[in-house]
Amino acid sequence: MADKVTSFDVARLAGVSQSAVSRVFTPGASASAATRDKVTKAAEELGYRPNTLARAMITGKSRVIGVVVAYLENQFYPMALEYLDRALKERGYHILLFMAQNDGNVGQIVEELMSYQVDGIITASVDMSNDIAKRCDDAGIPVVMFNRGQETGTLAQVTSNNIEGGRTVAHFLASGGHRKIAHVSGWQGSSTGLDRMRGFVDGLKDHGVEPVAIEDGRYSQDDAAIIARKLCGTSDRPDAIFVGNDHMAFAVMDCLRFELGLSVPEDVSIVGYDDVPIAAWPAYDLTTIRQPINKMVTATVEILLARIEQGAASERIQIPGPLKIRGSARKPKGFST
Amino acid sequence: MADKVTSFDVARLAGVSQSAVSRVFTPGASASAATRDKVTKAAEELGYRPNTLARAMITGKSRVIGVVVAYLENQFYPMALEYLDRALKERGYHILLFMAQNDGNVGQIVEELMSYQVDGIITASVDMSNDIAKRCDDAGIPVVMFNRGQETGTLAQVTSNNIEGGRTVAHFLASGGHRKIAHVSGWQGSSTGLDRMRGFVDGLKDHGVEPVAIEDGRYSQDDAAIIARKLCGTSDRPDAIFVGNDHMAFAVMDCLRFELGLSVPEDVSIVGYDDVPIAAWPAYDLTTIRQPINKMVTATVEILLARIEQGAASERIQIPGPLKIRGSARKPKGFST
DNA sequence: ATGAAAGCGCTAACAT
DNA sequence: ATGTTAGCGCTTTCAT
Repeated sequence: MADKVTSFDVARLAGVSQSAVSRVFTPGASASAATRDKVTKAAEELGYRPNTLARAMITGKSRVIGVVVAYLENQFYPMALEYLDRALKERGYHILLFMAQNDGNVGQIVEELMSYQVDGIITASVDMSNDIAKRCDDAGIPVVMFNRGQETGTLAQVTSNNIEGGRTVAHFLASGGHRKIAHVSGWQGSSTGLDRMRGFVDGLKDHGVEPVAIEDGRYSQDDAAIIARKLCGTSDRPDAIFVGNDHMAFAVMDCLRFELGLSVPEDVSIVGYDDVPIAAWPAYDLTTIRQPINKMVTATVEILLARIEQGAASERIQIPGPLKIRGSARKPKGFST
Repeated sequence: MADKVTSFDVARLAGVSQSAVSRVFTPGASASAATRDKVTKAAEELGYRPNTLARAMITGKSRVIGVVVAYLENQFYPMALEYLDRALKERGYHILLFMAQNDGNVGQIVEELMSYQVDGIITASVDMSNDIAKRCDDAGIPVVMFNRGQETGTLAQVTSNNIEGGRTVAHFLASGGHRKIAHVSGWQGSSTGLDRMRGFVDGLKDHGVEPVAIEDGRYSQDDAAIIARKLCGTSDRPDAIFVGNDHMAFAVMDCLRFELGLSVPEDVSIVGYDDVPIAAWPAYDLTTIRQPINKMVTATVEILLARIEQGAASERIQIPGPLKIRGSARKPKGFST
């Protein structure tokens, strides 16, 4: 018993034309106070709300943004989603959600994205970001990649400064007197994973230190735990590990503490990347690079809507992420970034 | 550029009528192999995809489900979202996401849900579930409340058996020899919070035990920590605490261990509710009632789509949640539910 | 400022 | 099996 109320019904009741009703409900349109009043009353009485779909068909704007995410178990993603929704809602847009399965059917997602007439797309750290982004971009739908980039190319992207972040961690760890330093990297098929690693290795070099091990944790807790076990299961273990994101860092810490009986940071210092809320929980108290998620989201939305609404060009933005020092890693005396 | 390709363009190129094109892209429609072939080729060539919006306008079905969630920081929600998306996608539906801010503008959300012509709505443990649900239901849009219910009423809802869950915890704790048992409840303005509490108190009564304290944690980590501090800051502390959900339980454990210097479970046993993935992390190793999220989601989608597609009646379902015994609470010898 | 009329891209009778 | 013809509910010229 519902939404069968159309602008015609309202028009009839208000004693005006249907287009008058439309005007009253269209932000920029002109209508006399009298008309406006009659229409508003009639609409109220009938419980009328404009059909967004019909409007979208005509204007060619759905005011819907397709957001593609994967693996919500890593707290970084739900946080991004929450901020994204807030920023988008402020501008009058809504999120149509797409979960990229790991066995990712990129083709299908792209099809669906397009058939729903989304005005734009945000891919959030999805493995196949590049793939999806390129195809949608080719199809003329504005895309921006959130927290993932590509080495070369012109697609819009927003990341933190991963290279600089990795370098900062290196500096911090080396200054703390660590010399046997390992790295459980983020997925080496991703720009983020690669950049953090490169910056880290580079930064270490500045201190004349070479990492004792680098292993690809692929952003998986299971993989990270396995690596931690291997790395620290011998007496020849590293005295510090930089882990490619917080999500893996938690698994690494748990493995060291509860499986290997080691202390963090006394036996091994751990540093992560992201600064998700859990990192601040006392059980982990993780020293980590803070990805300024709020700023990143704001920039993402800004860029995307500029493209959609003003046809602006694709931008590629990097936002610096400061080191958040907590208790999971030995602190250098008088450390400064 | 892009998506300006319509079924007419395809029709022209394929040398058939526009409706022939429509039929080829409509699952149940009839078209000869020849036509189907020509159309498919032409469509391919032009990069045509049907406009879902236009289709939705005619059929009156958008194949979009509005999902209202809040507070993604509690891992239970993102998990629900992930399962929901999977189950819905399987049936050809998509999720339009609505974040309910705490300062919740229920009215606006309802407006938006309706104007987007969603076929149905799922509210996931949102504070104002009842409010939103009732209004949408009144408007004729099928709604099911996920993990939240109402005492009386006919709105569709899916929860775990919270009363039974609370009772199970009581039985477990009492059997473990605990006698000074406290409860940090879920929000007492919610059915889930209330039911778990009631079941718990009831179950304790069976053992002739009365809770030493019951405080409303309102599903907030901050509130829970404050309560834990108050409860366990004295020598007269409880020897066990049942916390209304895992999310709060983590905060309680952290407070006891890192602030108060207590041991869990040696000094105080902790039991939670939900069994989110983090509960299994060694740092917490939380004994908790497992909300069978997968089954709950399946049921939710089932009920909703039955209403949408077959006009079925609203169902109210409760799914039993077993106790998952881990290490955060002393184990009774030979315990059986 | 307002009404009439022409579609947006598609599906669903209705014919053939 | 296929084409023709109405619309779905709305925005947007175009007159008035």
